[in-house]
Amino acid sequence: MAKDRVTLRDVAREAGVHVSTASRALNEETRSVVHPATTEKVLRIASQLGYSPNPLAKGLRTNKSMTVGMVISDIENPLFGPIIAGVEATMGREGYSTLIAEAMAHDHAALSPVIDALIARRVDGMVLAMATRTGQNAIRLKRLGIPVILVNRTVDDADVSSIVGDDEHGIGLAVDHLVALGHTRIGHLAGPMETSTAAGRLKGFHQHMENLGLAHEDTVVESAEWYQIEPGYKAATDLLERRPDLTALVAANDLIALGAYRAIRDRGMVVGTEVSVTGYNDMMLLDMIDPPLTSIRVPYREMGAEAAEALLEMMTAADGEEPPTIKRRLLPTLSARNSTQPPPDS
Amino acid sequence: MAKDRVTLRDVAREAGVHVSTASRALNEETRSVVHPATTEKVLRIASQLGYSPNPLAKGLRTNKSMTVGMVISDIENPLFGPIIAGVEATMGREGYSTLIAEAMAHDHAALSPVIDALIARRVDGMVLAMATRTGQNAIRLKRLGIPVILVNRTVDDADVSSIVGDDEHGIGLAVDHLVALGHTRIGHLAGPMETSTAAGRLKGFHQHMENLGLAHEDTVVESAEWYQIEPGYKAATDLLERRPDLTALVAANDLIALGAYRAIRDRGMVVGTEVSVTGYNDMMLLDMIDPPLTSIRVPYREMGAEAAEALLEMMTAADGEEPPTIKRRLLPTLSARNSTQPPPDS
DNA sequence: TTTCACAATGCAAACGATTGCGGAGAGTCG
DNA sequence: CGACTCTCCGCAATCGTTTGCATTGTGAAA
Repeated sequence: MAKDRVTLRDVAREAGVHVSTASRALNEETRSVVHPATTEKVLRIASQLGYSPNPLAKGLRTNKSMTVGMVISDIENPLFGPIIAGVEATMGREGYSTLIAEAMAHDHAALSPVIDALIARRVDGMVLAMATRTGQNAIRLKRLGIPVILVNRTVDDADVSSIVGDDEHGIGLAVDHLVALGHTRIGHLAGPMETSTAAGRLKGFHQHMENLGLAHEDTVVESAEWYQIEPGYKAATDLLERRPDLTALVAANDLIALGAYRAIRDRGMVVGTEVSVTGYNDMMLLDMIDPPLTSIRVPYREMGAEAAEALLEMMTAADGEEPPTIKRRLLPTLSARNSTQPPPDS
Repeated sequence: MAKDRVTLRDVAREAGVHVSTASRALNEETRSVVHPATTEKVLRIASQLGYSPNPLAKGLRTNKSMTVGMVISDIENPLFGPIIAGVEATMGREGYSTLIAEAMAHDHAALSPVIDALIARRVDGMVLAMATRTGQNAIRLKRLGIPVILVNRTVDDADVSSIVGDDEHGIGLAVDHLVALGHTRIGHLAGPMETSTAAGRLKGFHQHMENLGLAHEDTVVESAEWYQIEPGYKAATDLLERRPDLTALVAANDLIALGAYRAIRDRGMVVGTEVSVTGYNDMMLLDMIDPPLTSIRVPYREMGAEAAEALLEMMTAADGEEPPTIKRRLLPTLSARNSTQPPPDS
């Protein structure tokens, strides 16, 4: 609670003008109608008094809070740090503030109460970076006339805006890399199918294998129940049990890949030289583990920034009619490390 | 931008009462003065119309934005995820929203512009989780009458509130663990001295070594320039060059410890069996690297929650006089892994 | 019956900005 | 010199709440 802030009225009085004039002088767009000398004076007094407009008053009058909400599924996932940073940075540059909220992953309600809270806050827009149950929430927001953009994960049907990584392309990079090394019998450790990323990566896997003319029966893919080490271990164990002939595993995420490490070792084989593994996300410290995990790097910070740009575009357009639907996919890159090596000659 | 929200006036009209009565009925504290039947009616109509108060109007009138600012030094550091989550969760429970902002680490200005932006937003309080340059910003906020709490890092002199980990205790855990294993010649890879955490850990190291009656000449500590692998590598190289007799290194942070891994290997020695290493923070994936790094686990989520609690207390007290100064240190725990083993018998 | 207290509600002024509208003054043109 | 057009500025309403104060009505006390 600031002591006693200087208000527009103070500035106006000090400058000897009416508050409306002061307002117009301070505002970029209306400045043209006030005399340059007056403007100069008002600006000088304002900065001299340390005036800063009260956003609540402005928001009340203009019906824009200059605030966006950002809801994260599980904020502890290090992947979200860069996304948040990207959003916040470009939003801040445009004068918007970012309200953050965590939608607990274990909350089973389809409609998130934290989104309600954000709506009650009168946010001008919302960016959703949620693991699941994104769809209904997004449509509800759209219906309320609140521009919304999905980041990282998307929904297939409804035409809601989204910025995501190009999962098909990313998986393609992994497959190409393995094929270049000489692999032909490649398996896929998919992610949880309720996430769009898992679906995209699976689709990319099938597609790419087909393009290359490689066997891609359904028996070479096994789905992990969640993007974690333990489920990855289980899926890899099952897959290798069924298809012991595989020489390479493309995992839908780094942690699943690390689970696969354990499964491979359980079978008495060595990761890299005997069975190659690729991850996805290229998280920190991957180069320190043994063997260093080849992974797909996704430009998360840029993803956040792009999402913010898109949301800004939607928000400015929102005044008249339906905001546009913006979709973009960012291209990931390959970080090759020692977990991928030529297959053992058989 | 929501279509046309229902306002208090709508509720009042529908309920057949004056808006002031409706307001009082809706407000917990003033509810006592309005007739129960009226209250019931107003509440019913309100929920039926889907009324939710406009926080901007309320904030304008009451001069409280019900909003707190949170500024992070480098948001990409995975350590901050849990802290943010902790803050946001308990703030949300009390009806506060959390504005997040990143103070770029490379910004050399002593007074952060993002803090200015938050002040302009009229936040009711602020939690600072910054790497450095925290001091001036904190006292500036205090002078402005804005309650502020520091989290994770603190400043030594000024009496500003803070919630931090007990670094002395944490380092003590590491040292005790090593001594129990039989080590006596222990070195310390300190962090950048401009951070309070580095200072606290260094102090803890000296103190503990002294208590145990162990040699602790200054030659056994070397400071890394930053909490990263590369600086850690450099510091460890220098330290081992100077004191090749050391059998264990206590690092001020996990990444520094990982840098030490490389330095140790450069000297042709093996980490764990020949030179033990401990980290600090217990970040993810530490159990997957080779050898798994013994580390000190800090309850970061709880730290965020505690910070929020403290800030809430300060904010409620702020109405009358000086808000209280609250300081707490949370106790870390040890995660013992294979990077620490008995010293080689010499 | 008058008086008073008290409970319940209405009235209106804030809070700090934005903005449509109108008015004063100055300059231009016929 | 009058009419007109600009330019610049002030007036006042408004956004949606909260809240001190005035008002009404009702029952109890005198």
